[in-house]
Amino acid sequence: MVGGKWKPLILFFLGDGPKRYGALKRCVRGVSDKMLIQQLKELEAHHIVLRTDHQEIPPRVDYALTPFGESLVGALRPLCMWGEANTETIAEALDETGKA
Amino acid sequence: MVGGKWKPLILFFLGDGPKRYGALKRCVRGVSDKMLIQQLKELEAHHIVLRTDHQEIPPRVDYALTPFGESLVGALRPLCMWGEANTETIAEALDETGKA
DNA sequence: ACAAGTATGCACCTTTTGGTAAGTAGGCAG
DNA sequence: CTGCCTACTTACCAAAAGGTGCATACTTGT
Repeated sequence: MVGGKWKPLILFFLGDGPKRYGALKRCVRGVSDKMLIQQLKELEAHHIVLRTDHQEIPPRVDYALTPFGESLVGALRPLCMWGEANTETIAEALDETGKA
Repeated sequence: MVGGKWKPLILFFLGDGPKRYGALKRCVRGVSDKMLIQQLKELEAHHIVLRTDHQEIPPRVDYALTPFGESLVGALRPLCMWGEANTETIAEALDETGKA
């Protein structure tokens, strides 16, 4: 449910508050429209995020975590912290394989 | 580094002690030889597991977590517990998409 | 002699994932 | 009237992940 290249990032940024599509896209650098929407649809289908379409023009859509989603993000946080605490070791490890 | 279908499982089982290849294969049900070895090689290259080949015949090889690997497993544990605590909700969520 | 078990390698193929580029709708500034 | 803004869709393509099956070298049980 949280696999793939973008879902963890999306979840991370939604972790500190609801965001609209454009804002999310600016947070998750490098993501394409297709990927962002695709991942959001999956997260929505899994009841992890809630999509709110304010029937407006120009279009305006908000994405927020559901309670279920928040519990997931909570469970993910230690892993995130581990990543931050080990960026160097991780970079080294990945280098050796990626370049050799 | 922990992505993919099998790495989390392998890490989980190595979490409670070193295991030899065959034992690991029996734990991680459904994994094929190719996948298991492939994933183990990657984990080894990333210094997450330690491979010990006791030059014996018949072949005998042990796999154990390195300290780095153990810290990773620790960071992964909350996610694992989240999974166990929400099996039902997760199953439902996956059903809706998987079958519809 | 033959089957079974050990850890691993290799070729081939399918499925999944990620990425690029274009196009949709309606309103608003020029 | 033109072009740009929003969120989103579509078609197409490349890369990675996963899976199946066969092969290796050597030993032990039958």
